Amino acid sequence: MKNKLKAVTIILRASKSLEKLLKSDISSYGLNTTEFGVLEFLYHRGPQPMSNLCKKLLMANSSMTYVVDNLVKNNYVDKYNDSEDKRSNFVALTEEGEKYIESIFPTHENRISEVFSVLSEEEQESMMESLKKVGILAETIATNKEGK
Amino acid sequence: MKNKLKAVTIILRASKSLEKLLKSDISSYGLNTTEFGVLEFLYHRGPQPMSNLCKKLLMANSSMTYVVDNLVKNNYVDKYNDSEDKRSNFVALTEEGEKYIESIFPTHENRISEVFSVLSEEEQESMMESLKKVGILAETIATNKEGK
DNA sequence: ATAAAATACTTCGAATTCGAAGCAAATATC
DNA sequence: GATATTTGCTTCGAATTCGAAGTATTTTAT
Repeated sequence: MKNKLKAVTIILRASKSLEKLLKSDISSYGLNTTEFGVLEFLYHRGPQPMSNLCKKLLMANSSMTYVVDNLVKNNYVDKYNDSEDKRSNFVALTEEGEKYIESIFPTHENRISEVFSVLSEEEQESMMESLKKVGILAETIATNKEGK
Repeated sequence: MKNKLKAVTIILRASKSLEKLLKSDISSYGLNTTEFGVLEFLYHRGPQPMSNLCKKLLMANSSMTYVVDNLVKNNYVDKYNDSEDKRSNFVALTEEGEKYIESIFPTHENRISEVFSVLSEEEQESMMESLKKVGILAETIATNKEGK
């Protein structure tokens, strides 16, 4: 039992350290993690409606508005109406934004991947499996408990 | 390589879900996670100087001031000068605070431990080991990179 | 066709957390 | 023993994120 609460703190701390690493890497490009997340998602998946960005990047739409509007100001993305559904906005990389994320991403990937060099393939696999299970259960319990 | 960035998101998401669960449980007692963390730490380790709370709970001391001052307002803890070192404040549970955390903790422990029921002992052990390694390396890289 | 409900997004205000700057006390250095 | 540095904490302002409420538009139900 004690063991399990310890496991919780280990997960939280590893995640915190990882976030710190991400932040330190990403801030070296002059972005914050959410901005980077959006750029990367658009880079790999193409233009997206706001609603989908929120869903996939797990952010409240009020937060997404803020983040995307900043990216628009910096000329990394465009935001335009969906002609099909006038309620909906699409977000897409500008040329500048695309060049930028393209120039950044490989370095980023290398730097981050480095932390898994301490694990064998099997260790990594099994860790991912376990974490998925725990994460899903936690999410389920957490959202059911609120009972909205 | 792709695999590794995926591993990152799995860690971050599991941790996010876990935090959500903690929050939802803890808020049912009328506390937030940091307040709970402080009360729990004092409960298990006895009175502590502010500086140690910061260190162990990984919080900036400005944040700790805020959290502890709120707990003082709610009469869960006392804050008093260390007679040995007049710069230092000690924080300790009040009787009320002790009764409170005592009444809460077992339930909390049960609820949270539940999420690990999906893992065998070995799975849990190996997950903890792997996460520790990754976490430590991430922390090291992150803090060296800043090069303070 | 009209009213009601749902969806997409924005705006606003609150919560949480942090870093930077500041003050006071203690310790080290000359 | 005076000065400089370190340590412990507080205050302040900024960043990030969220939920609630509001607007506009579309979809659904009557």
